Amino acid sequence: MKIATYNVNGVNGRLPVLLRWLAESQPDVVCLQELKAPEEKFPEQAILDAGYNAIWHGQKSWNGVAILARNAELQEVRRALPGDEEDLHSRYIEAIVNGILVACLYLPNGNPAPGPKLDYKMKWFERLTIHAAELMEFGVPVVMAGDYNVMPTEIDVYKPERWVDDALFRPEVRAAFKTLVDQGWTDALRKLHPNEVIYTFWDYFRNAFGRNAGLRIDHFLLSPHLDKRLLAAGVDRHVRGWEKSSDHAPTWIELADE
DNA sequence: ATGTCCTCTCTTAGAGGA
Repeated sequence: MKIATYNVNGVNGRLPVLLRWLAESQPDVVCLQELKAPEEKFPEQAILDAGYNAIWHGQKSWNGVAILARNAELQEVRRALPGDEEDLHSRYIEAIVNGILVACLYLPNGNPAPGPKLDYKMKWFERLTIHAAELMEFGVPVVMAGDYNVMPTEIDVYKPERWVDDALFRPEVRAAFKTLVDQGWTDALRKLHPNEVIYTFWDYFRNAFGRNAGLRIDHFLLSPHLDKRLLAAGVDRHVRGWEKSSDHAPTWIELADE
């Protein structure tokens, strides 16, 4: 089973690219982030026509997450991260697909930092960490996939020294990611490619893709059940080079059948 | 500060976010 995560940066503006990639890559499950569309503007029919069932949590202008499944039912579990009723950002959705609990998340960016946006990011991280511990205790296979807006280590940034004050790379943000992973999660791409430079995002500015000035911020965290089933992982880097591409590239894992 | 791209509006230019 192939599971992918893709920050599309506008699901409607990106629809031709998304459909082209779905047809080419044929993932079984897809987590999308940054729909940038309200609930009623999600392109459900086009996704259905491409062969995918979908659930989504939209929001006008910003955020928005969705889970797609090919030839499978999606059983929605929740569409918000627990812990703050006042948080109205659409950044989290969770479903059971093919016996796996799939959590699709879009962690806050946090810039400019320091400031209220970084505070919100850190609080969101704490809520995610609390919820992740509960998911781990359920004993079902879990994958938490999405745009974490964190480069976990120096190898995940083209120029680490330039990013130390940025909300995606500040020490406390990296520490929060490590605290989460240390619950027993597997960073799937890093496990299979321990020393390789892997990026999932290249800024639109200054020809970042052409210069390979990238960041690794889209991640798969696997529960121990799924760690044992992990066969392959990678980034569909070429998609970033397509006309009208997102600033992120689709990232994927392949799991063995049980 | 800037670069680019997306979405929305007090809309065809500018603001906010990333």
